[in-house]
Parts: sequence; structure tokens; C-alpha cells
Amino acid sequence: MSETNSSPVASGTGGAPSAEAAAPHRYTAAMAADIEARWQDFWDADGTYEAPNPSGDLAGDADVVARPKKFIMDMFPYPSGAGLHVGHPLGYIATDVYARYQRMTGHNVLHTLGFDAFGLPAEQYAVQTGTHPRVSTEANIENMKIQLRRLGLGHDKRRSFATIDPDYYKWTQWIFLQIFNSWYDESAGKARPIEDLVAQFESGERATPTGRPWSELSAVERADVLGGHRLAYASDAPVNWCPGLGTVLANEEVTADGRSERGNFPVFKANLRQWNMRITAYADRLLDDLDALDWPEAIKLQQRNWIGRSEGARIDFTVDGDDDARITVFTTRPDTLFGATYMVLAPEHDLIDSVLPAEWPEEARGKDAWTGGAATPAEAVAEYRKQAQTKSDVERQTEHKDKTGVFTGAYAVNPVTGTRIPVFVADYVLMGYGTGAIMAVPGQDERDWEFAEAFGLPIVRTVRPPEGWEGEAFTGQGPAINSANDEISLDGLEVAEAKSKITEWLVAKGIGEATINFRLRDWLFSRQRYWGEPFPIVYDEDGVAHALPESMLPLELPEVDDYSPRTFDPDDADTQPETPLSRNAEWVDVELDLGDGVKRYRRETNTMPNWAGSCWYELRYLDPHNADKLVDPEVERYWMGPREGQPHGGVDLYVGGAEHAVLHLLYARFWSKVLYDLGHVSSAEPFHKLFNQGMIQAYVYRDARGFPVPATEAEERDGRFFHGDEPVRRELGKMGKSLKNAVTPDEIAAEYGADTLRLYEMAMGPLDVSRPWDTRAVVGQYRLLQRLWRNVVDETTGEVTVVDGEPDEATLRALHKAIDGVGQDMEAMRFNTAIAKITELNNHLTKTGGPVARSVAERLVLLIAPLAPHIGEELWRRLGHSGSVVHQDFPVADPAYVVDETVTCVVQIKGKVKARLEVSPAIADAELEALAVGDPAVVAALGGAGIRKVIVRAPKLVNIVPA
RNA sequence: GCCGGGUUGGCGGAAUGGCAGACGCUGAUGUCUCAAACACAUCUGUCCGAAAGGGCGUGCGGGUUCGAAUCCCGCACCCGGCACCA
Repeated sequence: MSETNSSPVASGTGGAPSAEAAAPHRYTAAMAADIEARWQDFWDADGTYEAPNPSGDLAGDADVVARPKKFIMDMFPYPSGAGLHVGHPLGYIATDVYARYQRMTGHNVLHTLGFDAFGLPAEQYAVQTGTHPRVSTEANIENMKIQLRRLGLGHDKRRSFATIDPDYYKWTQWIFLQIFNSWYDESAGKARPIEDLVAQFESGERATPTGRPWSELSAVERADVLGGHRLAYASDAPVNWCPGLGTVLANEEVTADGRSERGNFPVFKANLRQWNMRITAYADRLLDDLDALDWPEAIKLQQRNWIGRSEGARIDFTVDGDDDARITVFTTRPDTLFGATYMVLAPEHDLIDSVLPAEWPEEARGKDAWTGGAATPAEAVAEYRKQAQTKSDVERQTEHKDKTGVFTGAYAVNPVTGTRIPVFVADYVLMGYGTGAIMAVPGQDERDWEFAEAFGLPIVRTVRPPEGWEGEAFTGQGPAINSANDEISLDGLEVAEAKSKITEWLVAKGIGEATINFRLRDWLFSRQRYWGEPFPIVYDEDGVAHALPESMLPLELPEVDDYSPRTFDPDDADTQPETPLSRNAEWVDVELDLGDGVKRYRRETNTMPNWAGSCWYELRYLDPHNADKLVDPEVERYWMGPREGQPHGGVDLYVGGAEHAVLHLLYARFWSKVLYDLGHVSSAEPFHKLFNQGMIQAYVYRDARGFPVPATEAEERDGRFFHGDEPVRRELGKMGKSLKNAVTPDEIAAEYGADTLRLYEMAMGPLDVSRPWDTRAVVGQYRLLQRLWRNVVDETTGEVTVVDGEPDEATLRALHKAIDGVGQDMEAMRFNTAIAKITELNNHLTKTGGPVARSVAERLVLLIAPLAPHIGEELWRRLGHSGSVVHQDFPVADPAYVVDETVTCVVQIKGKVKARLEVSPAIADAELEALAVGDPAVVAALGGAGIRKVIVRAPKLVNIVPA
């Protein structure tokens, strides 16, 4: 440390030999490489970016702790085998610049980076390369660390970790157990320990589902009852089964066209016993708390849509001829009840079997569309269900225009019309939404209209469409019609009034009530994969799940010979998942003492999804080595606690791509709320401010067959593109190896230095917008640094050329305007315009010629230091300072110099500029108007016409409206 | 289909009611050099013009305003999200 400290002067230079001879101390790529390597070593040795905690092993300088805190985070990287391209670090550079600026403006800044390393891609890479995922993943992490270090990111490296570290996933498992051992108390509106629920059952305060006393229930029965309340629970339900990947997937991981987001394999519905997280219990809070978050509206909207709150009513229909059977539906349009002419149950609905009559009723005879040609309703339904089940989601999607279904032979009774209405089974009704059953109102619903047309069912309009309506179902607003019986009439009422009137009537009759329904489903949390956190769960001989005690954590992932997933023909729905961990009998079958003596248990062999590790990592950055607690409460409160403007607390700035809008960001919010409810953290939201950076795109050059050719070999001639002599077409796409257009940070840093790369990425455009990479344009930022260097250091002698004394008036104004503008831009993360302002100041100094005043040079170095930290440190040192520039104060503008001495006032006639006046910024309106009207150019332009009106906006503008 | 975001020179972009094109790239010319590269300087939206100067110009059409890239209405196209959600 002391060595780098005492020998700051660069030794090596580079570039063409003659250039070196002419200017041995020019800022070149070779010199940048030397400067950057030295300062990176210095920072590591010095611990420059270490942020002190208020207590614990990372406690530090009390003065720094007393400053306002800023917790600035990136979405941590997934270390792939391909390494980084220049698109990856965009966000990391941005948070680094912002963190450095905050450090220079009096904040205790926590900024670090870990690695998200469990999950499918790492495992697939390992399978492909034939290496163990731990070996390949750790190698990838090491490689990525080297690449990232070269960028000069100011991370507190003491706080870094990977989600695959047993010290880390111990706490992922611990949180899982917290969730497993909790239930959602609706009356309290929060999660509580499961013991509280057991106590309620024991005391009789809460009745068991069957009404039998708790004490009489067997262990298995008790486990079932509690499983119905736990926030993490195993259940048999239709799940997304992906044979091609060999695992089940969460809804969030299945694309709109029914394929796996990763691998693009078909996904099928299958009934499997799987672990789920009861995220639906938090639907309301996840929705409501969005309001106070400083997130892009687009992301908030995506979450709102995903949660999908809709208000409506539950309505019970009786089944004709069966006084006990009820079909309950959810509808957002109870006002259309008079138009319900048939009902539909989802194929998986468990009421179907109990309503099926033995034979077809009269109405169905001879209607093959209704019966599917089957002899009995039971046969017809069985056949339809079989088809529905083996249909992949892809097929359901593509066929969704043609409604299919089959009559059950049963009838329900419309409670307001008293009409018998047929009950169908059809796959356009989904088991997972609402009650899995609908009342079909073809007059007001397009899907019901299509079905009714296909099956020849009656259509009754209950809302009057507008004059001249020629469409089919009318879903808009209008007065109710055909909606009256002896007891109630909705006729003439608008939709909203009709809804509340019919709902009141349903409540009075005891056959319905107003309810709220959510689109959000519980989160499927288990995967049939090796490379994930093992569940800290074992099963006893009765199959009852038991949590491992905290003392047995972490439950380490066992070393196995065969870690590859069992995958299948992607189109074969008739397959069953197999967990890699189940192949390891020694690990699976264990004898444990869970507090009631040594017994035999069988371990859970599923693993957690790759989202688990990223659901809470912000908390572990705070207190990464704590062996006793997830995070120390005092430390957590300091960095995450609620404060002015942040009612739910959270990270001050979280930067990452928008693709996580409903995955990671929703899951992390959910875990955060559970931990908050259980009293482990003070923040109910993980991320107060979210910022989505844009993508760096790249040109893809494709030959006649559509194959990408290497982008570096494509040439432009007369506006067309060629690969050799072959014409190619250019399009804008993602950057990556497969499209042969990847540019790595290493190659740009080698050619220009990391500071140039940082500046270029920040200067390309606004951070939240996607833009194409252009290697040719990088040189612009290189030139900026060369000119900056030359304004401070003599290229021939290496001497510092700055002089003491006052700069001239114009330079002072240029300086303070730059300070003022750059400060505001930094605050608002407008790094592109901040760089433009620094460039202007630097160009001003270059143009002025002669030596630069020390006071100006030093402040220019401070302005650019957050953006280009290596050259910032180097120049700061060469200007005679001993410490690091990192902890200097950011310059403050003198307001007296921020305004120009004179400003150019434009004089317009009808909005067209006709003259310019140099005036004082403080000029009065009347004086300016007199000057403008008297200006010879204005007089000439008016040509003797009178003046109707003069608008004066001193000191910048006068607009004259002629008569 | 629904929802959200966007469209400004040859290119990335700046300007959020007041001089459109800051800053950068590209290109042209010049200085330096035996030469080239680097660097530096000047110019670089478009049309007319030798120039001075002027016309046009922020996807298209309309509107509000003394004044619109910016606000409002309609349309086209591009990007993203959701999509049989009752």
C-alpha cells in the first residue's frame, strides 16, 4: 500500500514509437493501463470503498456512520461461462458513478456486488462442459471478478458473496423455514408464527375444518390442517411441467405462448405434489405498497397487472335436481346475471363428477357438438378431460379462437330468471382463476358469445348497446335491459348502479356477496434440479414434513456423481419429474434427532428455484459475516429502515433491467414483507427506488441465408453492407456470441483504457434508454481524457503545468456553470449531459491556451473523478495531494458566476428571430422592451407596421406582434 | 385485442412552452510532418445564393398559444409488457 502511495508517477507509455518520442508523457492506452492497475491495487490495499456499519465486525469511523446513508445496489450478475460483453457493466458503471458522487457529497455509501450463482443456466453449462456446477460456477465467478475489477468499480469487497456459499444459503434455508413456520392471520393482516395458530386450535378459539377437537386429530391430520395455512406448503395441484427441462416451473417462468422462458420448450399442466409459497396472502399489500415506492410507472403497472385485482361478486347457482349441489362462480359483472344462459366448469373442476347424470337429457340427443358423440355424459367428459390434459399450453393458446367443450348433461338454475341453464365443461375456463367456474353471459362477453354461437346456446342482451351497434357481445357501458323479475328490476340502471343493486339482492338472499379476486397465484417453489438450495425439510414415516432445526443448517448440497437433470422428449406430456438428489440414497435416508429421539427420516429431494437466493441478498450485504443472525437489527435499521419519504424503508437506489418486473422484484418484495411481519427486519419493502437501465444493442450482420457474420468483418460501402464481396443486411439486436457481435470490455479497455470505456458507456445517451454500441465513437471520450491530461500535464516533460493565481472571468463562469450543471445532472443520474458539460469546460480550457489555473484544474478533476476514477486519482495526486480523490468534497458552484455577465436576448417578430441583444441578466422588462423596439433590425423588419402587443421574458426573449 | 413507452441531422443524442440540433461520432478543408498516423484549427440539418442573406425543417394531419420538438385531438410506424383472467 505504501509503495503505490509514494510512487504515483506513471512509468510506461505506449502508442506508436514516434508518438512516444514526440510526447513521451501523452495519455495513451498503455499509460491508462498503468495508471488503472496501480490505483486498483491501491484501492484494494487501502480499503478505500469500505463503508462502516454502526456496530459489529464491520463497524468503523463514527463520523462516517453519522453521515446520511446511501445504499446503492445493482441487480447482481449471473456468472455465465461466456464472460462479460460491454452491455453487462452499463448498470454497474452507472451505480458506481452515482455512488462516488454520493460519497463526495457527504454520505456513508454502501456499494458492493455479489453473485447469483444457483440455477438452470449454470447447471446446463456444467452439463455441457462436463464439469461439476460448483467448479464451473466458481471459475466463472473468478473470471467475472477479474473483468469487473478492471472497470474500477468502487465496491466494498468485504461484503461480497455468492448465493452458492454455504454461509449464505444457510440463511436462505433459514428464511424458508421462517416462511414454512408461519401463517397469514387475516384478522391481524400479517404473518404470525405457526405456534400461534396451533394455540388457537388447541384452545378451541379456532375450529378445525372438520369441527373435531385438535386433540383428537392424528399427526397426519394436524399436518394437513396446518399445511392449509403455512406460507410455504406442499400441495397437489396442476402445475407447469416442462419435460424438455425436466422440471416444473413457476407461472412467471412460462411465456405467453405456453413455453419455458429458458430453453423455449413446451409446458404442460400436470397434477404433481410440489412446494408453493402463499404469495397470494400478500396480494393486497403487494399492490397497495407500490404507491409509496419510487419505481418507474411502467414496472409498477406490470406488477399491478400481474397481481390483477378485480372487484366483483361470488354467486351460488343451484343444480337442478340436486338440492345439495352448488356451483359457485366469480364474476366482475353481476349486473348481467339475467343474461346468464349457460354455465361452464373448468376441466379440472372437482364438482363435475358429482353433477353428471347417467344419461343424456332430451335436449342433448342428436347434438354431436354437445355430446362429442359419446354415449353418456361420463364418457363425454372423460374424453374431453383427457384431451385437455394432454394438450400443451401452446396448443391451448393457438387454438384459443375455436371454442371447444362438452355438455355435462346437468342443469343449473339461474337465480333471477328461474331458467334451467345447461352446464358445460370447457377449457376456456381456467381452474386457477376465480372459482374455476363461470356463469356465461354471451350478450356481454366475447368468449361466451363465441361459445354460444358454436354450441347453439341462447343469447340475451342485458345492457343496451349504443345506437347502430353491429358488433356481437357488447362489453361497454349502457343501461340495463331485460333484467327484471317479480322481486327486482335493474332495467334502466347504469352498470355501476346495477352491480351494487344486484349484489345487495344476492346478499339478502344468501346466495352471493361482493368479493375481490386476484390473478396472482401462489408461487411454485420447487424444482427437480441439482444446482439449487436443498430444502431443510425431512419426512417421517407417515409422510409428515418436519423442519430441520436451525442447528442443522446449512443443509449442504451433497456431492454427487450424477448431477444432470432427468429430461424427456420435450413434447411428451406423459412423463414424470425425477429429482437428481433422490438418486443419492445415503443422503436421502437419514437418522436424526429432531427433539423426540433418533428416528428415521427421508429428505426432501427437490431444490429451490434460482430466485430464492436473490430474494433477500440486499440484507446480507449489510452484515455478511454474521454467524448468529441473518442480519443484525441495528445494522439493518441503519441501512434499510424507514425514513422521511421512504415509509417502508429499503435500498436507496436499485439499478437493473426491466425483465425482472414480475419475477425477482415481486418475489423479493414478498419475502421482505414476511420477514418484516415476523420482526426480523424494519423495512417492509426491499427497494425504495428502482431504476431500469436500457440495453446496449448491437448491429447484427446477416448473410443471404440469414446467418450472422462476424460484425467486425462487415464493411459499409455506399450505404450498403458487405462481408467480403457478399452483400449482408444489417439489423439491430442483442449483443452476444451467437450473433457474432459481442464486444468485450477487455478489448475496449486494452485499446483505450477503462476510464474511456466508462465515459463512453455513460455518454451514449440517457441511462434508461436502449442504444446501439458503436466502437468507432469510443475515441471521442478518449480524446476528452487526452485533452484533460494535456491541460494539467506537459506531454513532453511530464511536468504539471498548472499555475497559481486567479483565472480570468470567462473561465470562472465556465467553471461554475459546469460545477452547477454537473452536480444537478449527477443527482438526477443524467450522466450523458454531465459529461457534455465537463467536455465543454475542458474544451474551453484547451481553447484558451496557456497554463490552466490550479483552482480550475483541481475542480475539473473533482468533477470528472466519479466518472473516470483512475485518471481522477492520478491527476489529483500529481496536483500535489496525498490522499485519495474518492473522499474529497464535490465542488460547489458560486452562484455569482453561474449566471453570465451578459446574456443574449433574442427579439422575435411573430415568433421568428429578427435581432439579438447583449443585455445584463438583471435587466428590467420595460428597459428590455425599449431596447428591442428601438433596435434597427427590428424597426426594419417591422417595415412601419404598428405594434399590437409585446411579450417580454427578461432577460432572454422579446416577442413583438405587429398590428 | 388491451396496456405502457417511443419517432429530432449521415449516426448516438441535447433542448420539457421561449435562439432546434449542446456534447460526441462521421465527413470536408487546413496546420504540423519527407510522408502517414496522432494532435490541433475551421466548417459540417436541408434548399436557394459567389457572398450577405433568406426559405424550409423535430413521423403525418389538425388544434391551443404572441410563441409548440415540448401541451391537446386524430392517424401511421417502431419497441416493450399482458393476453380465453370471467
